[in-house]
Amino acid sequence: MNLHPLSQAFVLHFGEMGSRWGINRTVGQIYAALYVSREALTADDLVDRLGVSRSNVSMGLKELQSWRLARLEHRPGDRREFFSAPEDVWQIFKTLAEERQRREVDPTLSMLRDALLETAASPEDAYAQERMRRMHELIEQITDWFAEIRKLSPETLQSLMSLGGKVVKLLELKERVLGGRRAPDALAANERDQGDA
Amino acid sequence: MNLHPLSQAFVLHFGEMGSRWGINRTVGQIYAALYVSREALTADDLVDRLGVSRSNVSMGLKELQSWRLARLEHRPGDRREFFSAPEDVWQIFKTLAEERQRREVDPTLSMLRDALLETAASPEDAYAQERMRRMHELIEQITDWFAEIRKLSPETLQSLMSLGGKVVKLLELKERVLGGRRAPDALAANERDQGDA
DNA sequence: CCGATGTTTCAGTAATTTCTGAAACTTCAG
DNA sequence: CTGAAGTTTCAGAAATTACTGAAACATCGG
Repeated sequence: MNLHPLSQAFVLHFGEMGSRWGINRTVGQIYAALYVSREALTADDLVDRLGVSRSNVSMGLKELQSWRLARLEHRPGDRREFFSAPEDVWQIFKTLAEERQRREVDPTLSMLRDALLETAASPEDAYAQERMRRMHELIEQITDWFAEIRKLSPETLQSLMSLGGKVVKLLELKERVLGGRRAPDALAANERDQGDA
Repeated sequence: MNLHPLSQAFVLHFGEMGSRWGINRTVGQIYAALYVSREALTADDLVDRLGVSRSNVSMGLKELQSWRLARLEHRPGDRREFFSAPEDVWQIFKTLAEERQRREVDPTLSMLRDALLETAASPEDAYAQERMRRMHELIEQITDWFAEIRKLSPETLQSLMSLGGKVVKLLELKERVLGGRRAPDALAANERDQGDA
């Protein structure tokens, strides 16, 4: 491994994290190396910096491209392929969320829907189905919401986030101004365990 | 594997998902089996249902307990240990988020902070540091917000979620009512790429 | 078309992770 | 104390996943 010492810890850490996330070590390291590099890098640069084989880098780059976390660029007059990581950290976050949604959440929802269509043949089955229904409901709600959130501009998102838990106040405000036309109990319920944060 | 057919697909699916998430197959299956079971189960029940070795189940249950996703119960007059998954799906979601935060996000933030304290010895290092600063900022913002969100009661959370992207309207409302004391540009910026969803 | 430069594929090997069965340990009733 | 019922540990086997080097493939300038 042949990296500036400051980046080395970062790259190694991402390698470890990769392992934990079902992404392999090398892929994590390649991503990290691209992320901290000012210039786009060639596969050979990565071989040099990470000390892994050329073919391993090639596979890793392919994987990262499928996640849209590495971009291929060409330079005029140079036949080599250069790779870089997207700049905008918010964009990276959104991309990751979208890909995980597509690869993991959607298939899970689909499996759950199939199970819910079956006819329960016993009380045990009925219970299992009820549990699956709850899980389906939760996942669907969270992911729908996330999809909405992802559409917001980074600026809007930021003002929403810096609002933090105070968003509750905003919900109360809404109730007051618009006359509580929807789900008024929700806010009352909140008072119980929220207090005046 | 000796499961009601309706649960079988669910359990197998969770096994697969487990693999992708760095949790092992058996652990995923054990969790799924507990989740859909009306009764708490003994380790031997799980051996029977999943068709894996007793010791494997024992390890898996230990792992799940460390994630607070399986609870140990005792029944009076029975020396065996019974295991069950928490009922409340929201609670499960929060628990998972908390544990991942503790095990993965916190160490990452700490690594980033350390790197940011180093003195950059070259322009490359300075650039790497700047990138790390951005990542640190993003992660911190998201996790702080998440921590706030987790504090809300399920009811409040639900009314917030069913609001979806319309939360933007609420932010606008706030600006109007309170006189736009904070970050008024954020909302204007949003109009550009949001339209009137 | 040729050779130079660069990329991808893939079969075999290495490393890691998961799983098992046997043994050790624990707890309790009699 | 003894043995029955239950649980945990752990060394090695099995399975999976990651990595490599060599060969095949692709693209381009001349």
